[in-house]
Amino acid sequence: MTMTTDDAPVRARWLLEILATKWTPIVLYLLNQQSPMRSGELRRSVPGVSRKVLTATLRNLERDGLVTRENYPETPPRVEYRITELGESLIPIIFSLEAWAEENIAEVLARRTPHAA
Amino acid sequence: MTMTTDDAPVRARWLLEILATKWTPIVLYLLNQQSPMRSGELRRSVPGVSRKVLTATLRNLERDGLVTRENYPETPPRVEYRITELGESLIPIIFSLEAWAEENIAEVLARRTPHAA
DNA sequence: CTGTATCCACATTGATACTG
DNA sequence: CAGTATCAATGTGGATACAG
Repeated sequence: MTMTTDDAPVRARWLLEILATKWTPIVLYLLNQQSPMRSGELRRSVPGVSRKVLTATLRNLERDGLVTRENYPETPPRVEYRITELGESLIPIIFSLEAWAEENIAEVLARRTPHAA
Repeated sequence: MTMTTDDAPVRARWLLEILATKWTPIVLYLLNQQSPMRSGELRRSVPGVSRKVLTATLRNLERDGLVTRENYPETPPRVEYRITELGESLIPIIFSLEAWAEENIAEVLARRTPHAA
C-alpha cells in the first residue's frame, strides 16, 4: 500500500503494514524469546507456515532491520536468525495488541456471530 | 485469515486483522475526535477513499461494535456514525503504533532504500 | 446524500516439487 | 538443511456508473 497524506493516524499505518504480514508478530515473538534460532527450528515453531512464506517473512524483517540473518555455508547448511534492538522495540507493542485482543475479542466475535438460535 | 493455534502472539493477530484494514485507523481516529460524523463528512476527511471502500470499512467497524450507525430516513438521507467505547479503547493503541512509526520509520525506510550512490 | 453493483488490479498466502 | 520456482486461490482496494 502507499501512503498518501502525512496526518497523525496515517503514520500508524506504516507500522501496521509491517506487523500485518501474517506471521511477523509470531516470528518476532519467538526470536525475542530465543535468539538465535535456525530456519527449521523457526518453521517447526510456527505451525502451518510454509517454507516459502516463512522465508519471505524473514526477508522482510531482515530488510527492515528487525532481524539479522547469519549464513554458515557448512554441510549441511546452517542459517541463524536473531532479533535486533529495533525488533525488540516492537515486542511491547505486540503485547499491547495481544492484551487488547485477550480482553475484548470475545465481545467482537460474539457480535460477528449471528446470534445463534 | 483464520487463526490456527492459541498461543500468545497469535492473539495479537486478531486485533491486527481489524486494524490492518487500510482506512480503519484513520476512521477511528476521526470519529474519536468528532462524533457523530456524517458519511460524506467522513469521506471528505479521508482523502482518496472511495464510497465503496469507506462503506465497507464502516460496515466492518459496525459489525465489530467499534462504531455505531444511525440512519435518518429523511430527504435527503442522513447517516451518522459514532465511535463506541470499545472503539475508543483502540485509540491509545493507534497512538502507540504512531509513536513507534514516528520514531523508527525513518530508519526502516533508509534500510529499504538501496543506499543511493 | 448514501449506498450498491460490476469489473478489474494487485498483493499475500499456500501446495508442491525442485536446487545447492 | 535452507531456499526457490511455479501455479493457484483468495481477499482487499479501486474506478465507474447506477439506485433509493
